[in-house]
Amino acid sequence: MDYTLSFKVNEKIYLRDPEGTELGKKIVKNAIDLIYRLGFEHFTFKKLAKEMNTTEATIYRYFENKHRLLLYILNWYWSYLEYLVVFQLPVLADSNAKLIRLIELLTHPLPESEGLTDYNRNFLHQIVISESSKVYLVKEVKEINENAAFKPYKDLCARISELIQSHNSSYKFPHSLSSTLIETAHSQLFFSQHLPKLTDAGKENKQLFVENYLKDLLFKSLK
Amino acid sequence: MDYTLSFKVNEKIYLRDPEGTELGKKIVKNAIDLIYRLGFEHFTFKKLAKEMNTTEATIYRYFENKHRLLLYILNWYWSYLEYLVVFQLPVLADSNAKLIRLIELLTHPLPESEGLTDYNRNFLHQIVISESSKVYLVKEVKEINENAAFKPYKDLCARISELIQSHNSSYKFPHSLSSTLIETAHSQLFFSQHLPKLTDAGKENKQLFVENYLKDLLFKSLK
DNA sequence: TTTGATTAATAGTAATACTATTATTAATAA
DNA sequence: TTATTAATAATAGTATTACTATTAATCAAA
Repeated sequence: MDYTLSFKVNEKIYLRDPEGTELGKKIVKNAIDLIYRLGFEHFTFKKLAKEMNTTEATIYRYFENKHRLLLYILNWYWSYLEYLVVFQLPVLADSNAKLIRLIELLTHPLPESEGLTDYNRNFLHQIVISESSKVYLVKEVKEINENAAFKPYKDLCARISELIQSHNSSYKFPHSLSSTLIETAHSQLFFSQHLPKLTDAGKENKQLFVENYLKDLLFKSLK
Repeated sequence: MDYTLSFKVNEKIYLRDPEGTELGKKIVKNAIDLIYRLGFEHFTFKKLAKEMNTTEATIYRYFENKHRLLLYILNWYWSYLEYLVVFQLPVLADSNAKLIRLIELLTHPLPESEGLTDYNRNFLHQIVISESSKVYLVKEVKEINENAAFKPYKDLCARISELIQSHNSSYKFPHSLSSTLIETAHSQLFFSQHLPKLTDAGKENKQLFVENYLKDLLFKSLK
């Protein structure tokens, strides 16, 4: 079977669709590697251009600025996650199993999937953990939001809400609990890696620790 | 009664103690106003200098860079919060009342306190909500942490852990729940203000909504 | 084979982050 | 009082970053 899977990222985020050309895909792929290596603050289009033997101006023809490029990467991630929630979770037996699998998805790099652009999954997950909040924690959040640039995040949140409500229909905060699960997965993974005193994680398997913590948090909230 | 209350912020964060001079205090006060107005990304020492009729170089003699200045402001905030937890909460009747008051403290601007530098409390709280994660979500987190620059956050977290453990001594994740409460207070306040679909907040009183949500989350976790 | 359109590279500018040096003021000693 | 030293602030820079206008090269259609 030969097919490709791709996510339409809102076109207001880019100037030219990076999925549409080889160069575009190369920009995104190299950006993921470089943002992972340098961190978003030290990442520049000049460095990215040098890395892939092209010029700054070339990258500016795809993305208005580095913030938009990060937003593009995260929208790709959120869209993929929603896809997994919609097409992978329904086969599971019950809402318990679905919610447990959801927590696994949030705390681990995206699973491999055939026919999908080969971005580095581990780097992408680390970027989500360390950089994702920087796309909305900005003064321009209102204008960005008006361009529907956070729709994939909101859609994902709405899907998780549905899972939560089908597990316990009387729970009062399904959307807030969804965004809390997502954000807490990131912050607890970051803290357990870099500021472990802010967590109860031990030396070993931090992903497993965060998984167990989130399960406790989620199922107690829904009991 | 005449007294002053001041918090020793770790000296590795600044080059010259801003609490030590009028100019230093003026820098911090004006920085809080300007970071609130412009957001951290658009905030520069040049703009701050212009705002207070001095020069860039003058500010550089107090802080190495704008990141350190933000770190200073947040350490001041965390230290003050810990002070309130240590000296205000113990008078309350039981652990229930203490935890409820804690959530109020997290979701509202700092209360006025005599003898304390008159930074704008509302601006400071908005900075905590929108900018605080930017001080640790950076590549340099390891070196910054080695200078004990996150000690006030860790101390606060440890105090809240104690409250949690005295409420339910068998709870397995007291530190993680503490940092989750702090971070979730910020993210849910931000979302309810700017991306309400990620929450279940209505049009009215967002602070009250976040308060109720956090109470539900906390007390169900500890039941 | 010419024209028009797309794409990329060159060569800039303005703003930002930061620093070395000089000027000014204040404090202390002769 | 005056000279010396120390503390502080301002001037005038530089390197980097973020971004853009213009030119050059390539490709496709007429």
